[in-house]
Amino acid sequence: MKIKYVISDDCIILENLNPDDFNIKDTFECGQCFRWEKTDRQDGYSGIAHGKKLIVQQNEDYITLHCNEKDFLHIWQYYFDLDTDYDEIKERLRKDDIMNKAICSAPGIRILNQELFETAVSFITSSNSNIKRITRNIKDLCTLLGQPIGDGYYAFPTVEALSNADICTINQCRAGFRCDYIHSSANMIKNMSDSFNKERYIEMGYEETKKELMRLKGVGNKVADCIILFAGISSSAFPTDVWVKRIMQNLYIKKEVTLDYVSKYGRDKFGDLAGYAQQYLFHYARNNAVHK
DNA sequence: CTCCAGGATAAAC
DNA sequence: GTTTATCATGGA
Repeated sequence: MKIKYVISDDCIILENLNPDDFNIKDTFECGQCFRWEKTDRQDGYSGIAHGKKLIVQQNEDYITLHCNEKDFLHIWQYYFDLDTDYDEIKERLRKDDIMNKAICSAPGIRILNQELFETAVSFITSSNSNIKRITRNIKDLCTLLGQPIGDGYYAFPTVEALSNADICTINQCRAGFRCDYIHSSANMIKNMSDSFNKERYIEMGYEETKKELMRLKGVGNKVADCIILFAGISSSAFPTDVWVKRIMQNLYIKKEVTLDYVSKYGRDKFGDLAGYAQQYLFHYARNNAVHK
């Protein structure tokens, strides 16, 4: 389905779009991003990307983006993955009964195309943590070292800001041992100069990109897959954490296996749609109390 | 009090 | 190459 938009006063309206096509709550709260929070008004979220604040509201059959057309075309259209046909993706994934149920639990999830550096730092911060705490750590990091953009909002810190920062300052985001990872990775990325680049990684493909990302401090198998998927480098990544491992073991593999096994299994089974499948399964597992 | 959280790392085997 | 203890913090 092609998403239509119209320009209104100070906003863009995504028309004929119900929550089964794009559910902002499920999209913002499924653990792929950490910079969106509910506004005081109902069904609204505010968030920051590319140094811009945006307010999004969802109604029965349309979504309102409070931005001008220029920012919509340059930033948000790509950010919200609006040119990707999710009907086709879901159709292709519904082939088995398990995926069908997983998709039905959150059909309106979209995978955001987030900024590369922010995604890398965010998922370095995620290791052995939980979504609520990661969100708090990232918010504190932005307040400490990000550019203020008005109304108490802050842009995500630049590579320079994080690499030049004193480790004591970074520690104030309370991410614990991960603060050292953030600092060293920011330094490594600064030294990589232009080669830490999304377009280059898209060109390089999954395997090579993953190898390179895993040289960063705090980036192992799972975090690398998250960066590749959630920064929009490749949808063939299948980030495998404890939740995905549990649900894959219970519903598909039917025995206890290793994380590496599940990761490869998912990539083989779902191919270029592995990343989408993973998100539906992750949401399904977390909301249906999949036992260990 | 202990256990665990969208894991990664270095050290030991 | 494959296991294991450790890492900082906060919530249950």
